[in-house]
Amino acid sequence: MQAEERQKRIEEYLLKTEFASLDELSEQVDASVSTVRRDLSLLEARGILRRTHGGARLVNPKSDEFTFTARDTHQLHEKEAIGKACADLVSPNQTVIIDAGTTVFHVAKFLESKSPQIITNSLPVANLFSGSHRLEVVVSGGVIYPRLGVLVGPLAVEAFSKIRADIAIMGAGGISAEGVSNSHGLLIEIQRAMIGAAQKVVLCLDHSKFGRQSLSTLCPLETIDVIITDQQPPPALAHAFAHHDIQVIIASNDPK
Amino acid sequence: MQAEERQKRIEEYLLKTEFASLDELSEQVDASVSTVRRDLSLLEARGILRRTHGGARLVNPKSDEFTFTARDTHQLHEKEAIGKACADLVSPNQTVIIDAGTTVFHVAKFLESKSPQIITNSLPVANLFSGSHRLEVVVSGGVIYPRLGVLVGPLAVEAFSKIRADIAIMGAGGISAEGVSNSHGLLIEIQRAMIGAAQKVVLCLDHSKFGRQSLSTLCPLETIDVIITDQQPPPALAHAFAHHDIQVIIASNDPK
DNA sequence: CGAGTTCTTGCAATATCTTCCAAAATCTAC
DNA sequence: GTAGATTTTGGAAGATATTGCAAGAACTCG
Repeated sequence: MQAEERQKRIEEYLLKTEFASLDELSEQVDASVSTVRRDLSLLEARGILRRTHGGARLVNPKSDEFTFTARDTHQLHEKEAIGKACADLVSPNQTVIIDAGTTVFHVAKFLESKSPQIITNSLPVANLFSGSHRLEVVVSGGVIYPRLGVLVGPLAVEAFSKIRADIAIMGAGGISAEGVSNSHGLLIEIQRAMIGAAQKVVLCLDHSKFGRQSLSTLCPLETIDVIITDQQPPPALAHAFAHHDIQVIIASNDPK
Repeated sequence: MQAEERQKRIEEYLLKTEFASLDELSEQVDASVSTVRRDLSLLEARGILRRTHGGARLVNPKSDEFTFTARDTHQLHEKEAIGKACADLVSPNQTVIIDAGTTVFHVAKFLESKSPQIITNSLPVANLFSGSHRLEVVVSGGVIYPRLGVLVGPLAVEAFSKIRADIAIMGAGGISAEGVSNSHGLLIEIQRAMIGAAQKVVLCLDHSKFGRQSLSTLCPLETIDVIITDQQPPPALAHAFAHHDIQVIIASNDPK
C-alpha cells in the first residue's frame, strides 16, 4: 500500500474511533508498528492527530462538524444566528430534510413553530423532537456511525431516495470554488440522496468553512440554492457563489 | 487501553452518574484501582472532577441531554436485575433485536460487553450506544411516536421484515394465559415483525404485568421462548408457561 | 479510640518509545 | 532492461514511561 493511502486510512479510522492503539492501526492498514509510528509522527506534525502512549488520538474531534457533545458551545452564538435565519426560510407545513451536523442541529431548534414535517438521519435532531406532539418526525433507518450520532448505510440512503421534500437543510465540512466537501465518506452518499430528494437545497456553514476542503467532495456549487453563514465570504468565493446564482444570507449574530 | 482513552471514558462515565467509586470506575475502564487513582489525580489537576474519599465527583454536573428520561426510577432495581439476567442469555457477537420500552432498555445497558450487533427502533437504546464504536447498532427507520421515543410506521415494519436476528428481546404491556398484549396498536405490528425476524424470543416483564391484558393482542404464548421476570408468576400462569415449554427465569434483585 | 477503608509512596514488571541498521522496494540514469 | 542510488520498511536494543502491587500513613465512622 502507498504511504499516502495508509495515512489517509489511519485518519479515517481515527475519525470513527477517536482513539486507536498502535496494534489496532497496524492491523488496520496492514503495516508494521514501526511504519505506523512513523506515519503517526508525520500526521502529528501536520496537526491532524496527537500521539499518545500506545497509540494516537484525534486532535480535535470537537471542532469536527459532525461530532456531538452536549457540552459543545463552540461558536454557539454564530450557529444560533445561522439557525434562526435558516428557520425563516421554511414555510409552515413544509417537508424538511435535516442533515446531521452541529450547525444544522441549531436550525432544528428554531423549527418547531413552523410545524413542518421533518425527515432526518441525525439522532440528536430526532431526540430534540422526540417529546413533541406538534410535528411529525421521520427518522431514516441506518447504522449508527460511531461517535457522531448519524445514521448511515444502505438503509439510510434508501430511505432518502424514496421520498420527496420541499427543502433540504445541509451542513458540510468545507466549501471552495471547486464545490462542497465533507470529511466522512459514508455521509457523502446519504447527503447526495438528501439533495436529490429536495426541491431546494440550503447549506448552513459558519465562516470557518470557507475555502476549506475536506476529504471527499459532496457536490458542485451549482447544486446549492442558498447559503446561510455568519460572515461575508472572501471575495473570490463570493464571486463564485454569484456566478452560480446562489443566494447568500449573512445571519447577523448580535444578541437579540 | 490508552491512557487518554481511559481518562475520557472516566469523564464520560461521570457525566452519566455524576459520582462514582474507584471500584466502579476501575471495572468500567478495565484497569487497576491504582491506575484509576492516577487518572483521577490528573483529571482533577485539569479541573474536570474532584477526588473524594473512595471515588470522584464531577465538578460541574450538567445533566446530559441524551440520557434516558427515566420517568421511572420506579422499580429500578427489579428492572436492572431483569436486565442483567437477560444480558446473560446473549452470546458474544450475536445479532440482537431490542424492543422499545423501559424494561428492555435496562437490558441494553448490560449488553455492551457482549459486543453484539444490535437492531432497535428505540431512540433511548440508540442513544445509549451512539458513543460506542465497539458494537454496531442498526436503527430501524420510522416516525417518532411522541413521548416514547419509539420509531413506528411502515419504514420500521419494513426494516424488521427484511432482517434476521438470533434473539429478540421484547417487552409487553401484559401477559395472561390468552397471550401477550400491548397497549399501542402501532407498536404491535412492529413487534410482530421483530418476533418474525428472530430465532429466539425473550420477553422481559416485571411482575406487575402478570395477568394483565392490554388493548391489543401481540402474540400467543407459544411464540415465546423465554420469560425473564422478577417474581414467581401466579400458579395458573406458571402452569400455562410450562405447558408451552417456556423457560421462566426469575432475576434475583439482591444488591450485587 | 479502634476497626476498617482509602490514600500515598516506592518499587518491580511490563509495555512502549526512540534510535539505529539491514533488507526490500522504488527511483534514476545509462 | 540493468546497476547503483535513494527511499521506505520492518525489526532489534537500549532508554523511557506506565502499570499494578504492597506496606505504611491518613482518613472515616461508629
